[in-house]
Amino acid sequence: MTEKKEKIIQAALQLFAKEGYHATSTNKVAKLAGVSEGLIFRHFGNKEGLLQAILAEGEKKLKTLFVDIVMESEPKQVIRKAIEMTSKIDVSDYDFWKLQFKLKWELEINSDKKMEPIKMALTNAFKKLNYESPEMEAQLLILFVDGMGSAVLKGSSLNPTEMIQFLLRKYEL
Amino acid sequence: MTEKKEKIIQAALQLFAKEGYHATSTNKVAKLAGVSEGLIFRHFGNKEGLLQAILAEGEKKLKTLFVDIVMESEPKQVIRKAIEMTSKIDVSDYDFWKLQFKLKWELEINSDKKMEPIKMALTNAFKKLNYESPEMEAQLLILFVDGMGSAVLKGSSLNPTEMIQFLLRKYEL
DNA sequence: TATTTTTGCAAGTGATTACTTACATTTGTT
DNA sequence: AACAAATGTAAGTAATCACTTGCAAAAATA
Repeated sequence: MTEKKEKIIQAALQLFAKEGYHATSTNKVAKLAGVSEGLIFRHFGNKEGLLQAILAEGEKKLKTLFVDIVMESEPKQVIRKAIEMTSKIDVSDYDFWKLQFKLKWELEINSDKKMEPIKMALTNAFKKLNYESPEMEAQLLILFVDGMGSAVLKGSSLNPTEMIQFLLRKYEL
Repeated sequence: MTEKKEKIIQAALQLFAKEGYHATSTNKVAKLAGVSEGLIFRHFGNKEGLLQAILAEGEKKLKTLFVDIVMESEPKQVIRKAIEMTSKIDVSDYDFWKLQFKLKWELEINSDKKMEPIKMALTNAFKKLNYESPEMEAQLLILFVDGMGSAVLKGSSLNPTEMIQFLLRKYEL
């Protein structure tokens, strides 16, 4: 990965996350990255290739965030870690996560599949704790995690730490 | 409101909801509506004016959906109605609601203000029922309702009726 | 060192963008 | 009927879009 290629990815991530994919022109990306526009197409083929490169880079971030939850065997810890997930995302990765949420709506990219391992881990955890409807409990908690992430990244008025504390009490953790 | 003006709004709503605001050209809107492109600008000034017209039309839908909850005096009924809100949205209004969720991310339109009356009603309801943290409870429930709506409109695998039943049991309704 | 491959840029390309202009037709008003 | 205002269209506009081409410099390979 050359220095300029990296610059392009950084600039594109920043702009895609801020303005959206369609609202960001390759011209703008090139200018912010300080390279010629042609270089984008040399490295990534087309605009969508650039997006895919960013998404591929980010898959690692997703996995490091998930592996900690999925590998946990203690059911109460699984639930706790899922609830606290939002507060674990690094501020320097905000652009990446914002892009993820944006693309869910702008390009209708389904995130159900990505969340599947978390849903499984949570379902098992609730099962072990003898909850009546473990699957529903898992789905509801995912709804919460997704909503929290959404709120934080959008700069909503919601206080995430307060909300996390509140939910931990609710689940008696 | 002339017939052709109405046609433009319908076509734009359909396309904005499906492809997004930036990905939809005024040319496409005119073609789907069966009018000349110039008529869009005669009626709405510019592309953003067209969007605002759609949003203004939709404000009524928001209010009719909210008034039923806010006017309710029985606290348990307030909570029940909030939970059931998602199932109350008409299938013919899907495009409108999808556009609302899309714009939250594509144009960073804040929906916090719009939800404020519901939050107030729910906070009061939880207060009357002697919940420990009525405000947090209200915020959490809004997170769920928002997440449910989001899931339904995105065509997620989540089963909304099942989830509603589950939530009603959770809140002992 | 000679040759190939990769990286880079400047200056293009046609297509599409939001929007305008000039002019015709319909509708409402007196 | 006479006039004005509103509604409509066809054919433009400059700017911007994603992307290509031709060529030079740098880096890797031999």
